[in-house]
Amino acid sequence: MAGPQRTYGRRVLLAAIRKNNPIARIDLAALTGISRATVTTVTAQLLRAGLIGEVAGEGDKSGRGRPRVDLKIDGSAHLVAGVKVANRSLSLVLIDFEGKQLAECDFPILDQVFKPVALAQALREGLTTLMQTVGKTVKHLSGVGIGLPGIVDVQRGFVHWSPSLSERNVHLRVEFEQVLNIPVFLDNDANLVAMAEKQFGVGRDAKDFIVVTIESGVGMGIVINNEIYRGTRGCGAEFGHTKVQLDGALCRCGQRGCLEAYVADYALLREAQLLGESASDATPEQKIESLLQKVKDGDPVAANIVNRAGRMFAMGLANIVNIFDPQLIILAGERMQFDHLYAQDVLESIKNSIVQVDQSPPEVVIHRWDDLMWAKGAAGYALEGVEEAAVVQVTAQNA
Amino acid sequence: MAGPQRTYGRRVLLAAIRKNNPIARIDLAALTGISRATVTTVTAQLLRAGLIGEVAGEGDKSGRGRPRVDLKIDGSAHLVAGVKVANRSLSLVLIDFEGKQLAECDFPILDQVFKPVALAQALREGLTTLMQTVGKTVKHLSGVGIGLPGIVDVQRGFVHWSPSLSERNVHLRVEFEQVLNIPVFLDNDANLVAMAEKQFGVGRDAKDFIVVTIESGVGMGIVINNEIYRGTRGCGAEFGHTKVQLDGALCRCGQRGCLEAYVADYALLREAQLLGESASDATPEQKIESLLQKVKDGDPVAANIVNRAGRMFAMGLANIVNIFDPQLIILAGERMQFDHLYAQDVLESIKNSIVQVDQSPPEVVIHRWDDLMWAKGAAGYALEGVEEAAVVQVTAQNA
DNA sequence: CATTTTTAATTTTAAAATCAAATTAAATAA
DNA sequence: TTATTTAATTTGATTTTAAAATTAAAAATG
Repeated sequence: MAGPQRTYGRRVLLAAIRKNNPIARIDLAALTGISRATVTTVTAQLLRAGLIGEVAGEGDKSGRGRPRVDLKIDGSAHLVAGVKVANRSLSLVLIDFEGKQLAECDFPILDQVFKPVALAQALREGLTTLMQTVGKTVKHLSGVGIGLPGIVDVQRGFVHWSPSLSERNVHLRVEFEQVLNIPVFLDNDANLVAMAEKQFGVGRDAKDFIVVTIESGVGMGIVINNEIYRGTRGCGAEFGHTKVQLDGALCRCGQRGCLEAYVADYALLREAQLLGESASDATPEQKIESLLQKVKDGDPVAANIVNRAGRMFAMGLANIVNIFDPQLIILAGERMQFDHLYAQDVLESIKNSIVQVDQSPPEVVIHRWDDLMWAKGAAGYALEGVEEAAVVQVTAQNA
Repeated sequence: MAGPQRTYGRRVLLAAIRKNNPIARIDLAALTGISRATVTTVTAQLLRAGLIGEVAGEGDKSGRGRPRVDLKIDGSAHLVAGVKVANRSLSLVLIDFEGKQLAECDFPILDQVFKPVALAQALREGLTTLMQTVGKTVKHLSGVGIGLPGIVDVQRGFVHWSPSLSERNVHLRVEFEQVLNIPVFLDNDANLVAMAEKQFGVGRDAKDFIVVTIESGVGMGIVINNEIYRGTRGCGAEFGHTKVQLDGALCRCGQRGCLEAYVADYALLREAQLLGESASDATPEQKIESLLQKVKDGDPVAANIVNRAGRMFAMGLANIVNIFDPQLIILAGERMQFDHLYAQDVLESIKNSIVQVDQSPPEVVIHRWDDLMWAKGAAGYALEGVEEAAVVQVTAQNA
């Protein structure tokens, strides 16, 4: 077996190029501590393999001397797709080896619960359509990342349970790979946003950070040491079900006092009913809107409802800070519906609940994104796997 | 510069021997994926350097064939000391390279707040006494680990602030090394218990786990991927100041609703006052004892006080589980005073507050230890540093 | 008891990875 | 044009690693 040291240089250098894309050889040497000689040798192999390319007359232009030649990831080296399996739709995205988005599409799905083979079939159709938009086929993909809700054993590609599947304990990766004939990378969807932020978003420069997402539930992703932290049972960090009140409000999980039971849409609406907010023909979104409007209009009861949600959210977030002490917290979400939780005074009040030290509190960044972020995260996850396979291949070729 | 790959084999093999102490070469090869040839070469170097030794006729005795020769860490290779700087005392422990405890001692200290140089001086005296018990001197130490309360930048050996120091922002490692003339490894004391559990305790076989300690405050240590997770600001995981109640009980940190404000001794006593528990000549320990006795005697108010503490503790712990999903939680402590928090029904109630999945909840282990555990953790921390230095030295010698 | 078999460890031999130093390449400055 | 500067490559080891062959040490066998 080739130990990790066999691929060490190639792995490190390719990663460094990706991270600092583009970068000259001499800077790579300085950055990684690998000698310039080795950088030349290894980058030559990566060039030959088509994973990277040279950027012509760019570079520092600092003055005299031989000008540095920047190296960059060659996007055309691989195509990678990402899929988010959601309740009512499949969203797909296609990226190149550089991470650039090439295509996207979205399918409504009829069945909410699939047999594994049927889901694989639906995926195959979706991917085919996706690839058609760039005039290619599924065969041209080097990998697909697939995120789905539930409890996923990422290592084994095994799904203990998923609301999207009619069966439990499925070796889903194997099933998918048999139908798709390309490498499949499965993950729990809770980790996709963290992956997207790590690779394409605000988390690119942070080694440790936390992403909190508010959709209908409250989710969390943890990145420690540049890696997604998955916990032991692989069901993702359940920030939404941390308890903020002993024997508190009833949550849809059946327990009491969950953060979600105070900040989710259904939680707000439950209380808003007391305001006579029960026009049953309105959608939940409209009802929330109406509630927030009342706050703006100065309704004290509405304000009370919304304020408590904000304070509970701040408290939950402060707990995360007290436990993790991360350098960065990303509040990510696509809807504007939870703006009240991201309000300045809510964020301010976090500071009053974290342990005070001389140093500044963690940076809190609000990052709004389109609904493709999930799929991009899945693609990014697959990209990591494809890159690893490429490095191993280059090693084998030069041996 | 020697890249990390230079020391890779030696580092991995020495670590594998330590972890599986003792182990035969062929098992090392299987375990690490390094070839048997390399294992022979590297272990020969480690043997020559005196870091490991061969165990004679031990081993598998499985039957025929050349019998395997077990390798084990040679304890006599290095001596390492650990010190815990506490409020009223310095506790010291001496371990060998195998981690075996050779000596211990404990000094009361007069000043609670030291000038850096004075603390170094006190340390020197303590270490001298410690070494005398085994007929050696401080010179024979290969390193000292020192844990002290406060905010420590472990990388730089820099103390932002410590209750034990009269000055802020001290390069304490440098100060200590000047006085002691041996390598010094500084850490925040909150991490010492985690380190002790990882190296000598219940956490030896777990890659990710969490240690909760209850002393007068509530502390936490986090181990992820076999490493202590320190957060960005290095003040340790502040589990005791996670909030369990919005605008709740006043904590000595000045904030409201901290877990500590419900479970610490002062929190219980604050409420116990209502029971006429104000015999001012009793020590806090005695008062707590009296309170717990009342619970046993069936006093409903006392039971109410203690029960709430237990439920709050369970809630805080469940939050940790919901966020981290660790495989193991170690409840560590030396005093019996907090037995009510470790009671079976408290631990049971954790299960009712964590997200239910098919898989079993994390194992919760109660680990009681003597008061030297802190110092042993410090020593273990230094041992890691000493081992690393030894590996680098062996690499240099064989170059 | 000598021989064979089995398993562990080492030696041999070769290949792969890496680096320091020397060299070459490509630009500007004088 | 020549010197200078900086980047990249080539050269010539050194080091790390592993596959295959060999040696070592035991039990099993006849």
